[in-house]
Amino acid sequence: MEYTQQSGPREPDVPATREQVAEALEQLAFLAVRHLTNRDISFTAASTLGRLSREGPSRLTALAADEGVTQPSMTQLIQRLERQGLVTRVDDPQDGRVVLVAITDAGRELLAERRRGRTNRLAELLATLSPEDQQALATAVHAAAPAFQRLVDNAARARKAPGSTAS
Amino acid sequence: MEYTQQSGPREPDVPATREQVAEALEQLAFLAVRHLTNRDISFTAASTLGRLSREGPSRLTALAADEGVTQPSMTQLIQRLERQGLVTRVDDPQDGRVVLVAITDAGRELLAERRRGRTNRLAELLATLSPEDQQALATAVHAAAPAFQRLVDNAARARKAPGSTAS
DNA sequence: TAGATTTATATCATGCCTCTATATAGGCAG
DNA sequence: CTGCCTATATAGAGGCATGATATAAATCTA
Repeated sequence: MEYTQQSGPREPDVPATREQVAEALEQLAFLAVRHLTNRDISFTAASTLGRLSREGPSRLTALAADEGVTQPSMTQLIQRLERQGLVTRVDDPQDGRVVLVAITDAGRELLAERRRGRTNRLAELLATLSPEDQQALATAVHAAAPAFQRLVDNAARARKAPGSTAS
Repeated sequence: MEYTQQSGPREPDVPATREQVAEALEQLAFLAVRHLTNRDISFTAASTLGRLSREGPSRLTALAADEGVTQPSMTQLIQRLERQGLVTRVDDPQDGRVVLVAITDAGRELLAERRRGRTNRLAELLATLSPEDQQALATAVHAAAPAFQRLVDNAARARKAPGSTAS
């Protein structure tokens, strides 16, 4: 497929323009949202549970800030999660105002279950591809993994210190 | 190329396990929702607008089926979109029951704007990577593009004819 | 120490988005 | 005309987010 690179390096193996990368990542994102999403709990709920699982008991406001939602939203979310038995709330003896939120065993089990579900759906999807295509995808993922991991880390970091063109 | 599914291939160049591919897609979904999402309209709303843009005026029930939501949900969504001036509703002269939904110019502009926003944010994100990492991502995207496209197509098709392990 | 301020969380009202159950209305077959 | 099927709308409920505001504990300050 032809494509012009504007004053680009004349190397014949130039792989993809930034727009193509953006396009591919968008499609990938669409696929992920459309076919890999569980309907049981919301994205923020799952992300919060994952954070509590990784980082231990946390304050409501800290969770809200980390998840990028308002404090009232997090209060409501935690109330729902508590009702579902996925988290518990413990008063902080040091500070009477704060409430520490912790994930329960049921919460961890839900996370594991969701993970299994996604992996299974993905496996089904991959199974529809030819072995050559599967191989190509696996190779690409393997090659891109370190760079992609850094991209994700940078994205998380950019969230804490907002930059120039935040929408 | 021979390729055994389980009972692990002993080849030294095995590129990525299915778990690694799943992991990468999960992280990507997270990245996409967290950093590439506009807050203006919902995912279903944007997807519906995109469909109307690509495929022209459609019936409510067809939209609902394609987007995987119930008909009442789509009715409400279209009502909201109409209130925002992003779609119009036209009665079908052939069949007094049906309503044809069409995207407006404002709707198309919103889609374009959202796309610009995502591409810009993604470009900012990519710019945080080293040239080597950018190259690695671009190469991987280029290599995986055809296989990935087929994966996306199969996923869309699988939605219409639900298979065995639907969650 | 008393009063003001800040901090952590909760509550309220509102709107989006989805669901299930049901209603309305047009098309069609007998 | 009667009855059924189809396309859309409405009602009621709950999840999920918001901004505005209330409450209570901690902390600063005069």
